[in-house]
Amino acid sequence: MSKYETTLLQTVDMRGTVSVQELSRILGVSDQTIRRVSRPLVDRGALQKVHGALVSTKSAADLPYLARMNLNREAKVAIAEEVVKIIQDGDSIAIDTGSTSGFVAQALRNRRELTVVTNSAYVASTLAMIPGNNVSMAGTQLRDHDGASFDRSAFDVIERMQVDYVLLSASLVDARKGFLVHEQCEVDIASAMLANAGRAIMAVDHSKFERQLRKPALRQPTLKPRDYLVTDRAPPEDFAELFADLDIRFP
Amino acid sequence: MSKYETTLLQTVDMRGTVSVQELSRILGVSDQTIRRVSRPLVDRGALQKVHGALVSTKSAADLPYLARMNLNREAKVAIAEEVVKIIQDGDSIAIDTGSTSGFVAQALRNRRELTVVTNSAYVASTLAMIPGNNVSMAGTQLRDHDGASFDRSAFDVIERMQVDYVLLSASLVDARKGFLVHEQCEVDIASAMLANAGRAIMAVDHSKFERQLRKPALRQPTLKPRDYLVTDRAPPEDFAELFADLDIRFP
DNA sequence: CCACAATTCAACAAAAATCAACAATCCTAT
DNA sequence: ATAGGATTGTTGATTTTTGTTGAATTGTGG
Repeated sequence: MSKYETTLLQTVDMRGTVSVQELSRILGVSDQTIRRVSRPLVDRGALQKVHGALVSTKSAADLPYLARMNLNREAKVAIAEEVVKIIQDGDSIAIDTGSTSGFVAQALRNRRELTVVTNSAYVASTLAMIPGNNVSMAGTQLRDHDGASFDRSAFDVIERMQVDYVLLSASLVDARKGFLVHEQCEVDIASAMLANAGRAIMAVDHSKFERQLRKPALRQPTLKPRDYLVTDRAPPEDFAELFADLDIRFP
Repeated sequence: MSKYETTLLQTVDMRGTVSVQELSRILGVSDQTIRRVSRPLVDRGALQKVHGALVSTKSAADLPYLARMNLNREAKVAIAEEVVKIIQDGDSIAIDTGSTSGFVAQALRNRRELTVVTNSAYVASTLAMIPGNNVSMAGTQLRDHDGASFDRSAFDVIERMQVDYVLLSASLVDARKGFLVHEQCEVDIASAMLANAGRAIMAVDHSKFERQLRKPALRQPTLKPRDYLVTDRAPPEDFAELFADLDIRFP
């Protein structure tokens, strides 16, 4: 393991995409060295390489939000459009944070008169722009890479609302343990939203089925029968039991 | 995957429709390259192409707030860049709502470790994406065309913060009456921000000097001596007295 | 409908980035 | 101190990307 590896990974992951030249300037070495050092990283999938630059592929959990929105873009767009089919004009919905939620917000611009409560500033600002919507931003202090809030006031707002649907997401799905995320605060927000919502819509793209657990992960609260699961590909066989009661939809 | 892909998608999605020429200027490459890079994106449906420009698949351009951001665009971008020169890494700033504020938020992405409080969900989400920033969203219920909040909790948050600068805007400027806006709630937020800030930065483009009062307009609180006024052209003669004490900047 | 301007496309030339091989340098264990 | 191994910078051939040119196409205003 090279002595530059950590700095390299940090820099690329932080910015999403950095040119080889700039990296060589930052690390004070030749560009050839950058290529050499990055090759093993690319091989083991920690980085992605394009002509002239390195692009982060790191576990989506800690990518800048905008970079994450470009990972699996097509899948997420497809899922978002499927989710929107469930929602009707005039419905109310709670939306959690996560890149898939961002795409759902985009797609929901085709619906009118929505009542929305969310702890994601991105979702809030996207949907508040639509004339006729009623959007509440839950929370004050924003997390510094995705603009989501998990503070006390977020719960106060969520607990005051009663909504038809809640849109949830997960960092990965395990056949035995269910839907998992990395942070306790995300579970807490999901619980609060679920407690005040009619049916839940869990949106996960297929990459979440294959991903391995590397960090310790926490369970999302269990879904009720007839809640929706929206995904872009049929999940593997061994998830059948976990999803038995859910209304599964895909494009 | 090209290294320009992410920026291209972001820019087009953000603005709804961008001309090939402008994209080439933004990315610093020839227009032929824009066409080349965008072709695969168009093929896979991430973008749409028309003669002379690229259009986002999820059209956003017709939304009121974003439409307003495209009015006098160059002037507002220039002003935003001038404002950013005043702000240093690590500073704290309160930002009100308004289209110019949106551009300042964009431009502030070059600053690090900012502490920000704002009642605009758009500004909040833009700046919260930057790793290292500390952003507070003031308010819960969002106004339905620009995503700004003016409710009680907004004031609570603003009044708790003490910041170096406050960025304010105005709908029009009158030589005798000063800086004017249309809604009382906007004045109230501005007052609250001013009360807890060091120096104020008033950002207005030149069109605000010429505009006539059509609706009854309300006065923004008066600025202190040595507060900044940032604008894109020297204001007409008759404003001299009004601006006498201000530190006037333009590009 | 025609002429004029703007945009696009294809093809080629120029520039930039990559790779492999080799020489210089650094580190470390004896 | 020094040999062996690893790391780094340099060079030149190769590949990829980019800019430019001119012809074809599309849009526009009489």
